[in-house]
Amino acid sequence: MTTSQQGRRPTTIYSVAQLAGVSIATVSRVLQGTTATSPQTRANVLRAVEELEYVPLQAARSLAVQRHEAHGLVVPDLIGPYYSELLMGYESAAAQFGQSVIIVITHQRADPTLAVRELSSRVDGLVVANSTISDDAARSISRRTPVVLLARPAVAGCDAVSAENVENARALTEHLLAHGRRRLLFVGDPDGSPDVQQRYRGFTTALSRSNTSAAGPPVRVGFHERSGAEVTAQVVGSANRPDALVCANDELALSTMKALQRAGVKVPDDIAIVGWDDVMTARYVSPGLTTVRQPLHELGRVAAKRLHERITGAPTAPEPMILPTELVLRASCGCPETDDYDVPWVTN
Amino acid sequence: MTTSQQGRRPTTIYSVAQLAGVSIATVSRVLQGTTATSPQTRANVLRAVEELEYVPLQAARSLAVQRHEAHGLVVPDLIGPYYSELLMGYESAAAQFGQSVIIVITHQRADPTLAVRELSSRVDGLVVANSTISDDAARSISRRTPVVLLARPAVAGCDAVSAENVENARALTEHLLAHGRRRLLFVGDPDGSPDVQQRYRGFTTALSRSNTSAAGPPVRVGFHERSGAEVTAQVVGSANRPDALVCANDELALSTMKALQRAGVKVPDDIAIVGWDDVMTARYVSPGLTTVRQPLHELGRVAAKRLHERITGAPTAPEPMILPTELVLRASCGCPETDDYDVPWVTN
DNA sequence: GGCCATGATGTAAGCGCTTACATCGGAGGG
DNA sequence: CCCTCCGATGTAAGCGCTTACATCATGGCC
Repeated sequence: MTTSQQGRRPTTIYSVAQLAGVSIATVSRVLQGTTATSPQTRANVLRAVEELEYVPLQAARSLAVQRHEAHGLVVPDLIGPYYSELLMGYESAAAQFGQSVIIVITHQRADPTLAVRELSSRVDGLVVANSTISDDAARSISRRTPVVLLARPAVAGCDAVSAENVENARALTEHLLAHGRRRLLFVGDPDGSPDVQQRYRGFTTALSRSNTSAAGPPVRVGFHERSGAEVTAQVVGSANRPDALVCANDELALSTMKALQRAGVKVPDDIAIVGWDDVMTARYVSPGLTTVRQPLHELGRVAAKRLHERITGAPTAPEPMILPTELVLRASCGCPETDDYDVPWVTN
Repeated sequence: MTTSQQGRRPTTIYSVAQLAGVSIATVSRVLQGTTATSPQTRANVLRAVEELEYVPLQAARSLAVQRHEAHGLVVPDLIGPYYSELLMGYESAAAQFGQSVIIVITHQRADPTLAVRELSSRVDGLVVANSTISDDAARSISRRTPVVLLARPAVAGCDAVSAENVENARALTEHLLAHGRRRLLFVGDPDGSPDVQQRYRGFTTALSRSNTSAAGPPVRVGFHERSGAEVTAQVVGSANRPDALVCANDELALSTMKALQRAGVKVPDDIAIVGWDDVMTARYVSPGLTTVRQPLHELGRVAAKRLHERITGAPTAPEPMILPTELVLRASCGCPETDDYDVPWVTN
């Protein structure tokens, strides 16, 4: 098919120009469509491009135009649906803007800050999620490169987008109170991440508004499934046994629920449980897990959009953007069991 | 902190050289560590680098060294844990090789092939997963850029890594036969992806070896959760009702299981169900889902390694690499219910 | 003490593009 | 019919690095 195949990467703009019998400038112009070219020339060039399967070397182009046409995305991990869905939304939006996505996963990295700094030398801007690098590092990088913060508090010089947390935590807690629960316990470490902190804030707000006090201090455990057993041990043995658990995410809620059931505790009769994220398992377990659905796909999309606006200098609302979330009521909170097969956005 | 902040991106190798009182060549040498430099000079340069927070522009470097220091990864989507875990393994290995990873998600792309072609102009090589671009496209790109195929049959000129499928499908099927099941049905479309095709092959092999015939032709439905209802309708109404369902993945198995249970069918007593992937939900539902665990993290890791070997010209085994999988027996196949909290690799 | 090897550093070319500017060949108007 | 102007194309500079090669000082050696 291809005729020439001699040296390594033989197809440069020069080969195309030569084959088409024009100068490299003309080839560039045809490909960029920036300047008018005669139909004849254009056809010749395109034929040569086709023939040689020419694709402009991005590095050379970047250097010339002073732009990378790439967005960075920095996330802690890809465990569970959270960042995966986010990434899908992000990549999809970035693609529409003609931007490639370079991803950095900080979990298990020796030096996340260094990795992000290096990343910044190959992108036009980046989105930095929760629990990856410090505010200081983010601020420092944002002096050179546009930075959008994701699901974390705003920092001077950076844009920010996140999902609503405080209000839905309050609503969720009030829902439990409405079910008659009075000994509520928060499960998760508020100091572990801004998300959890905000959720805890909503939790305490709801309690204080109803003049109720928590059944105890927050149970400070990690986000992972193994925490369930730990929580159960603590809860079951407690003097003032709670009648409702507000867990910082679904993995925590689900593993706790399973461990409790195994210990003979009835959910929701003895203890109600709620979580965050609406993972797949939440609609498969029995009772179904009441949780909060976050617009992850949209969040990624919006982050990409804001970043692009920042980069291109398009007008952007300066204030942080906060996307609304959705309460998903299932049976674990005491609501009647529903038959929902309301699979989120997967259908898109 | 930084003194100069005039034009945009003012810190080039020139500014550093000037501040350190040396030539740009020396700066480069200090940073690359390629040639010996006097301790004095080195110190001066490093101080200037620090002072200016200098990071070499990757595009310029790429152009000069003729290398991008980046790997591409092309996946269909990030729904479910499959590609997410894969990506984590991949990114982690790539990082160890000092490579950035640029991700392209083809699902919902207008022109996946074009996207991959463009990608190839900014990476040193790429890994292409199942169900993304055609073999022809892969072959064409592999003429210029090293390509590693993931979970798909080898193509001339490309390396390939995948997880074992045929044998474990056979083992899984034989396990159901050992439980006394005789009317087995395969759920999933063998023509939809090579994975499913191989699993179906293992399924039929096991049946023919035991002189059993399937309870019907494969139920050709999509991979998603909505298919469960469809499968159930077909299965429940069938004359020769199957007593075991081999589903092409867990989402399919789980949604089918739920729909069946809702229709009053007992699992596994009336119908046994098994799947592939060992998603989180599989160990939360009741009965626990018997499934096949794939070494996703390792798969990503190996793919990155092979690609890197290809790129750097390191010696590589030429034959496709096939990683072993693991049968996870839970109760949905008829085995006694276990209390496994054997969470895969998440702990890493 | 002069010569050469040696190590440190500077000089400049070149990586493959884009694009401002120069050039050139008509078409159109006086 | 000549001049002007404009559209199409070529020329060349420059993007920020790396690196082969030249240069220069120094110390060891005879």
